[in-house]
Amino acid sequence: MLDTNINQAGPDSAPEATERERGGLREELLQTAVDLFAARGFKGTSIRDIAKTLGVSVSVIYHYFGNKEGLWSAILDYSVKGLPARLEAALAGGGHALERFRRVLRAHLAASAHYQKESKIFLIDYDRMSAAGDQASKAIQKRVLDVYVGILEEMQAEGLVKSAQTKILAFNVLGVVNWYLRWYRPDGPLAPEEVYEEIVTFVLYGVIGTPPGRN
Amino acid sequence: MLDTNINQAGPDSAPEATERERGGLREELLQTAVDLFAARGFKGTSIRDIAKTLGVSVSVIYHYFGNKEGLWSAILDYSVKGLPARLEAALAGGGHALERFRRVLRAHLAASAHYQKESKIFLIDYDRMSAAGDQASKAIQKRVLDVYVGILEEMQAEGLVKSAQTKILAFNVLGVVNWYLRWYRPDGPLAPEEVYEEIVTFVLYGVIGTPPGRN
DNA sequence: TGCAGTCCAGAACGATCGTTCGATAGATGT
DNA sequence: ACATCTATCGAACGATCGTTCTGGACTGCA
Repeated sequence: MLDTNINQAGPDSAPEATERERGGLREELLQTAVDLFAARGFKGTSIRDIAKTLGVSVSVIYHYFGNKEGLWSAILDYSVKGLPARLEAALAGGGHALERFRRVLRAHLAASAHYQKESKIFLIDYDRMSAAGDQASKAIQKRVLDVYVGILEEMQAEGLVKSAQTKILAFNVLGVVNWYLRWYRPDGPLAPEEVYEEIVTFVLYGVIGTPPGRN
Repeated sequence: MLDTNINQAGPDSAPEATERERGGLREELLQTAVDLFAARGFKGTSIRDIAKTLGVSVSVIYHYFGNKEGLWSAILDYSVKGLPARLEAALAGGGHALERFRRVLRAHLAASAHYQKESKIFLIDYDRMSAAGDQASKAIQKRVLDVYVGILEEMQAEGLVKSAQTKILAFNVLGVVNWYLRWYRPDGPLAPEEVYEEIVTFVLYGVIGTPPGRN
């Protein structure tokens, strides 16, 4: 057997095309892992499942990511790890409190839609990782919560929010957003913007408790 | 070795106390499994973990539940499988639409608090079970959703709800309730009733979009 | 030409998984 | 007294898990 490493397809395929050149095996691994983790969970997905889906050896995963947790970490790196900064940026811009709250919420919804599977993975498995609980994952959750608690306290100081339990309000907002990425299907009947508007309205009325002004 | 099956504690323990008599091993297994499943997930918990926690052999799990999925099923049997009927009962009572909606929501919150870990297990793993997706679990989710969609459509017909997207509203409600059982800690500073009131208010304002009448 | 570095396959390792099986101690019924 | 049933143990099975290792093909640089 001389050609163990030659692409097995034969004459009709491009003569040289090791996975890497034809699009980056690393990215293919990430995408496949996201799909499988989202469908079966971290523990429910073996690295052999991922490798077999792409028709490659399991070694490539260790080559690119070190181990299985490294793969998980790499997924979070490009997706949810940027969420807190994104929300904090939306918060920092100008405008009155209500306007900024709305902007944060929209940014959150947009990020959840864009990294839907990644966020789902994160939310489902984040408190089951690395035995003692992944520290970084907990920090992400906390920073997101703090953004909401902060803006809600501002709104409360301005009399826009009547409830004193801003933390519970923040949890409720998180519940709506995090549930959204579990039920939303991009091929549904409504345009993404319509869904956003519906959710933003629900949350705004929920926290404010009275119809917001025309803007 | 003559005494392999005698309780190993010796003279200071009650002379006969096979686990079953001293409280029902079956119930102890269920409780232990709930704790571990909630903490590490279904796939992340081995039957040896469960057996070892109680200091018994793995065979007892097969004796009482047939296999690992039977254990999962038994947990759902006494907890979340009764949820749809409970909500439908709350819905069926008298009163106007808003009153019934509030009653359903309260029943849902109470059930989620009472079977907190069981509900958490159900929500996290329900779409990863038995390869093709557990049919019964999906049916539970659907019946709960239908209760909310139904009452919301009633409220919409009465002009209480302005949005036409009752399904999205229902999802939002489910998001709040299902997130509640992830963050709520019974030993927190607030009494359960205060938390309920806070959440009910948030949801009501969210779906109605205007301050509800005094009752 | 040689040599180091990168990329990948395939076999193998020990651990752990869900599950099965025979044995046994005690309770129950005849 | 004997047979049956229930509850439990401990050992074992094959499968699968995450991970490691060896080696080969290729690239880039001296």
